[in-house]
Amino acid sequence: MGFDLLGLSEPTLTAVTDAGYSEPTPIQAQAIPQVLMGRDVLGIAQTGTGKTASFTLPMIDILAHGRARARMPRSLILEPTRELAAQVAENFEKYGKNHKLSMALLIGGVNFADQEKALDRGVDVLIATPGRLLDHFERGKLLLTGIEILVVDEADRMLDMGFIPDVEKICERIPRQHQTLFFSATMPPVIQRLTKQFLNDPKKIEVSRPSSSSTNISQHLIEVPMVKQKRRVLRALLRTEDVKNGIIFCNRKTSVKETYESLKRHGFSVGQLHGDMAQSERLEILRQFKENEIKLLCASDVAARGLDIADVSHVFNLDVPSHAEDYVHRIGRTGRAGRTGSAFTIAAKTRDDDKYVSAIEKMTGLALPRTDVPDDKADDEPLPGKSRARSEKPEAADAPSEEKPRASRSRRPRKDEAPAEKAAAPKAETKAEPKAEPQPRPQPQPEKRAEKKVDKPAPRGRRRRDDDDDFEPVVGMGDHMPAFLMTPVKLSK
DNA sequence: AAAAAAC
Repeated sequence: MGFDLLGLSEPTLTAVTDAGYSEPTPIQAQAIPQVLMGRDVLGIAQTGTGKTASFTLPMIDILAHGRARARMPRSLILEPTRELAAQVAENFEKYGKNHKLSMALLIGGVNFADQEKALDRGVDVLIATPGRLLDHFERGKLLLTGIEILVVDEADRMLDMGFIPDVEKICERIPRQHQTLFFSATMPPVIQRLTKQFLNDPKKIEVSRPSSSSTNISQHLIEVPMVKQKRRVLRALLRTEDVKNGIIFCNRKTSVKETYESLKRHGFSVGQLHGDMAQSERLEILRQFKENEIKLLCASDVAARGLDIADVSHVFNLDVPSHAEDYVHRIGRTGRAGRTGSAFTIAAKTRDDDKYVSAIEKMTGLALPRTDVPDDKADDEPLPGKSRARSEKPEAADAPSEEKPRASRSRRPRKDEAPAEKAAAPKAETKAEPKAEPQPRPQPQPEKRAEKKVDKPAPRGRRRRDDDDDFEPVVGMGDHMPAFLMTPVKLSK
């Protein structure tokens, strides 16, 4: 069955063909005719199912008739994150190229003036995150009385992020006679209530989750004794796996920053993405990643859901996600559009990681296959400070505080095993041969660094737990480091 | 406990 049987117009079909698609996905095949008929739709579907095109395509045809008036957009699409909103806007541009639809993107972090200007000109398609939309609304820059089609996308994520009151507020301000398209991956009670309240006899369309935790993503779990060994293991994976491009997920923004810095120091082609960055930066990094100007993206969960980058070969969880569902969303960034992908989760032997891994296995219903740490010759190159760190720092000194002896998981009784290096580079025989290295070799570190490190007192007491063995917390103080400056400082407020 | 989102 082709797109041509769904009732879309010629110019829209041409744009679809030009984009390289010939067959609709199940949700597109089911939703598009319903939307064209003017019916409300309740779509239970995740990203990666072709959900976005299932509403953008028919919307383009519906909006092709009629014209927009100043400050009265004709359709509104609500998205939970700015990146998703921008992505939907791209979708409209791609498929609407043969139409003359005007569009505005209302998201936070960008200045109001341009957005207001666009609103004043009148827009057919308004794509927004709830906060910024309400902001404009309350300033009187925007009327919702002309809305013909409302799309609430990723409703369950809106719920997670506390946007439901905002969504309700917006829905209440939209006139009765409009069409609503409502999408959610799951249907918790609050969302069900919303659908009853705001949808009018909707056509319910449910498609199974794309490929997420199934066949075309090969999943692996690597267990290391200590948190601080994770980065080294990550580097080993990056060098031995055939990583075309990959996303590295951390649980905290600070860990994203540190991991990004660390990878950059080691010569990897990497960018970072998290909510503390300026919006312009966020979009720019995403663009670079999509266009393959950078190979790796170190990200918070802002990138976990919905981001549609067609061809991501690897996902690495440097932190085990603390919500099991996030695991599915994260690894769902790879193996998209029928491609294969690999997902590696690096877990430490800590109470938290153990707990999170169990939760993931319980949810997916299968044990994550344990994999050994790959042999990584590159990291055996003499890096300044490395040997010193090895011989003088007994691993116990840096172990996170909860790393005190206790029964480890019955699966792997490995308490007697020697620590860091053993774990980071063992088992040469398990990996047949290291594959081609996609990443540049780390550059030899500048002499300066070595000198600096020599006289630096070993950090006392607790360090930040995700430090790795090459982490340099302070630079630029010369050789005389007052001891108090070495005490740990909490970076986040 | 964190992340995201409004100035």
